[in-house]
Amino acid sequence: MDEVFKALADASRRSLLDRLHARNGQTLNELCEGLAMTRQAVTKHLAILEEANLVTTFKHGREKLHYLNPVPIHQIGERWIKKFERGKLAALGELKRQLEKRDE
Amino acid sequence: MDEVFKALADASRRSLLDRLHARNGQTLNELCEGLAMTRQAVTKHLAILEEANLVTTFKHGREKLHYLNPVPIHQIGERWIKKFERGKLAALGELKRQLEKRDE
DNA sequence: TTGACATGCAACCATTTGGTTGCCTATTAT
DNA sequence: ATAATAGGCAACCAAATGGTTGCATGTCAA
Repeated sequence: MDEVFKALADASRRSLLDRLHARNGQTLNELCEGLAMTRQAVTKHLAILEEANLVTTFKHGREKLHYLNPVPIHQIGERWIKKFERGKLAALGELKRQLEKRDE
Repeated sequence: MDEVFKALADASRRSLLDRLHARNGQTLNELCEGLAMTRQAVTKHLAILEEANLVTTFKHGREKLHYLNPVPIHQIGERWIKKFERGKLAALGELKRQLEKRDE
């Protein structure tokens, strides 16, 4: 779980996921196109995404194809975000109450 | 948005949010209790959470009270996680197809 | 078979991060 | 008034991060 959060903490990596979400199964070179980064930097980002299981790769000849794995993102939603969804209104209420108290 | 992801990338900070989720409005010292960290380290983490608007604070005498702001977490769910929810099944299908192709 | 192409590996670098220690300030309680 | 309590500030440090360059390897096409 920690690896997933860490992987998602970088805007470049999130944009790589966006690109794969737009078109799945891209090669490394395709994913590099238009990015202000060297291929090696992208490789490192993809390795981190792969480590976090957000991306799975397959070798096809000399190409490496990258596929999005949506499961960890889904789990963050289920196991983490939803926990804070419960009690959200209560928390907002307490916040509002404190803001009003401040103005007394 | 980037600040929120970055803030959530650290396990200590997520556990601070957990603690506030369990009991809202705690002081700095309360939040420090039982943590294997100096008070100053916790202060820094809370500053990052505050910067990302995940926590809002109020001064009450010499104490600083910390309140959870659930809005940014909710937004990550709405604006980010849900985007990948759409197309999740398609992505899983492609993944499965590639895994099977590999065994040919 | 040889050159071009796709990717991998490793060393290196600057900056950021997560933590520390030491000291200062402000508020409360005795 | 003064001591104890709650928190703030700043300098410092080691390790992690995000990036680079240079070179090596594996695969495809002419």
